Formats: sequence, structure tokens, C-alpha cells
Amino acid sequence: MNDIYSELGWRGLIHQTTDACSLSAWLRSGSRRVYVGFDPTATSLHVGHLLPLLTLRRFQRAGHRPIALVGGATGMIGDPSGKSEERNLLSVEELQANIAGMEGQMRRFLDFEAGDHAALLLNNADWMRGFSYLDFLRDVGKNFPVSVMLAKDSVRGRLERAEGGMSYTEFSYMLLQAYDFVYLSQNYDCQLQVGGSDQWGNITSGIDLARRMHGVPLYGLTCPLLTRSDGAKMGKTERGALWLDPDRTSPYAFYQYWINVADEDAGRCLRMLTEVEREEIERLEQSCVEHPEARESQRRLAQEMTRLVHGARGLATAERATAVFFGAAIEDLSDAELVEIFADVPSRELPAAELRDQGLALPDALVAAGLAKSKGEARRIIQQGGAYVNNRRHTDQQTCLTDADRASQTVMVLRAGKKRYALLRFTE
RNA sequence: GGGGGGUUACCCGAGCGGUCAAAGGGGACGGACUGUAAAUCCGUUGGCAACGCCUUCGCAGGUUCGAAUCCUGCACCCCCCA
Repeated sequence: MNDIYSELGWRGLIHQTTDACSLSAWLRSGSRRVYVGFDPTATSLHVGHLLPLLTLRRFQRAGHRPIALVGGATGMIGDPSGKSEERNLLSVEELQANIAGMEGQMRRFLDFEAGDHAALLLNNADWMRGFSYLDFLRDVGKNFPVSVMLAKDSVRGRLERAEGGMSYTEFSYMLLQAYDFVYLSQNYDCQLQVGGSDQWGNITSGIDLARRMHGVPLYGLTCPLLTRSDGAKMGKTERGALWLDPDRTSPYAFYQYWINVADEDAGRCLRMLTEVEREEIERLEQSCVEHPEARESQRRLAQEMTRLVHGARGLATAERATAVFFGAAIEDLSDAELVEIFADVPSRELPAAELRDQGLALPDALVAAGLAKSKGEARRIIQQGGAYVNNRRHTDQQTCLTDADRASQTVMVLRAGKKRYALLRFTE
């Protein structure tokens, strides 16, 4: 049994725990069941979910038995924790799609074949569905003093806001999650719940409930929120969350996010998100101080994260795309390779005939590719030295593109500025 | 109900009869520098068949050789008094 508690400690993954001394001893003394719950709020997990999920994975690697819980029931209500406003309820169809998507992703991070410490994937709808409202009020609700419920941050914060307020439905959310914990402790011998720091209130609700209903003590542990040194939430891009679904956030975009992490954040990310060993991380952190320009930490972080989420193949794609985006030759790649590498990049189809005769004027090509809103803007970009065809700069506005300018059979790679790429595909 | 102020390009904001496609700032975009960073610096920022033409200053009309600028009506916003 590896000492998971001290590993979580040096990785900076412990924000709060109940009774730290006995928790760490309890974890050392046997293979324990641990659970983390995720409400199905989208068809894909995002980086924000990763911290507790990977923590669960660490527990398993240390010899404990993880339970990943999908909130088919709680997702129908909506967790008010950390939300400033009442949210709309998800439809049953949405919920089904979300559950399916998130379950599939969660499976990849845990080992379900690991014999006596195999992971479990459960859905709280399975035990909540048959629970009648009256029974629930009598068995569970009776144990919740309203005064305690009102004191929870998630509730108080909302009630204090003049325009906020909160429905009875969301107010009840904590009872459901509390009951999950009790249920898992009774039926699966699970005595530890892990979650993000915003889950503290819900976790302690479960612990209180277990004590009142059955007189048993349970443990709770929360991970800190992963934030950037500038205060922003890690995993947020200009275009929204960083998703694990490759169709929402491509492996390349995912890789690039980590490559671009600020120096100050790289070490913390390595500790909290990767499975790189302590010595290695300390070496990388040293390198970050002495040779920041090498960006060894970021590179390693990007590799580890991309491999973890998208597999070796996803990492290979991302790295190849990175090489091409930042200067490698484009000419000797095939159609299929180009399309794969530039999967993120917007592409437009044009009839191949455009390249015949006079050819296609460069400004028109930039507009057609969506890199410029007007020909005037396209001309400006060319004039200022920002127009590239297959990574070669063109400064003459009169340039006309012909068959010879294709990078492969049907593809031409256009670029405006350093990073804005677009593909033109020429079809008969 | 009475009185006053406003509505300008992606945003803020100057302009108050011609020289206004409209100052300045922010943002965005391109370039240089660099570590695919930050900071900095330079340039661009309505459209087009482009030394010219067309469309833009809340909306609709009007005065004028000429209007973002003056007049009339309408819409929306803000402030003060009741």
C-alpha cells in the first residue's frame, strides 16, 4: 500500500480533509473504497473535472478501490455549489447523452480489470429512482436541520445576492449528494469521498447524515481549485473550456494549451495533473528557473497530459501538427496527413477550376479561406508581410495561385500572421 | 406632468456647415524583438473594378451649392423637479 496521503500532500492536491491524522492512518492500513461524483452537465468532461478524476486514479494506483459516480439523479436537479444563479434544468434526453459521453471518458482513466481493487462505475439514478418523495423526506430529510442547510456557503452566497435567490429544488441538492455517500458507505463499504474544493459542503453534509442515520464516521477530502498565477481558472480558453472530447478540443489544441502554460504555473500543473515522479518534477522546476527558454516543463506537461487524455496516437498527431505549424515543410505531406494535422483549422472547398488559367488571386484566396473579412483586409495582410502559402511568405498582392501552389493533391495551406491557418481544398 | 442632456465606426469617446471615412484611447489584426511567453516598439483598422467611386455618425423627412454638424417629426436612453 503506497502512502497515497503523503503523495497527495506533496503534489498539492489536498485542500481540506476531515480529521487528517486518522484519515492518513486509515488509508495506510488497508485497501479502501473512495468515490468521486460527477454530474452530467455536458457530453464531455473538461479539464476542471480532471483534478478529482486523476486523484481517484492515483488512489487506485496506490492500491485503493475507486468508484466513479455519475450523477444521473443529481444531474436532474443541478448543484448550486459555486453557481451564482439558478440554472435551467436539463432535459432527460440531454442528460442521457451527457451520461453516455462522460461515462465513456471516465472509463479510460480507471482500471476496471484490476482484480480486488478494480474500479466501479455507478449511477446514483439507480438507487434514487425507486426512492419515493415521502420516504425520502422521512428517512433523509428529517436529519437535515434547515439552520445548518442555510449556513452552507452554496446557499448563503446565493441568498445574500439581491437578484439571486434559489429554488427549493436546488436547495434540496445537498440532501441527494449526502444520501449518495451514505448509500455507498452502506452498500459498497465506501468511507471516503473526494471532490473539488467547491464540494466541501456537500461532502460534509453526507458525513453528517451518515452519523445521524447510522452512527458511522466517514471521511472527506477536497482538491484545490486549479488556478493560474494570474488568477484565472486553469483550463479556460478564449473559446471556452478545454474539453477532453477530441471533437470539441482537438489533441493539437489540447497540447498547445499546456505548451503555453506560464512558467510560474508549469511546476504546479506537473505536480497536480501528471504522474511524473517527484524527483523528475523537481528537476524540471529547476530547469524552468535556469533555462526558461527551453520550456522543458511545458513540453513535458503537454506530452504527459495529451498522452493521458488522447493516448499515444493523439500525442503523435499533436506533436506532428505542432512541428508543421511552427515551421516544418509542408510540401511532402499527403492529402490525408495534411487533413489530419490541420484538423482544427477551418477549411473551405473551392472548385479546382479556380486554379486554372489566370489562377486564384492571393487576396481572394485569403478571403475565401476566411482569413480576411474583405479584400482590403487581405491586401493589408499581404502588404504587411503576414500572408503565407504553404508556410512561404508572399508579399506581392498580384500573386496568383495555380495548381503548382497546392501542397498536396487537393490541399493548399494558407496562413495569416504567425498562427492563423486555414485550408483550401480544391475539388473537381 | 414640467425642465434639461444624450444617441458617432467592434467598444469608449471627440467633432458641432465645407479641408470628415470622421481626433484620441481600448480592442482586434499584421510586423519586429522573444521562449509559440510577458513587456515593449512599429504599422493597419468601412467597402470596392482604388490617386477615383460607393456606403457610414439613432430613424424619417427638410434647409443648403454642400450636413455627423442647422430645422421638423419619431424612437430609445439618462438626469433634475413634481
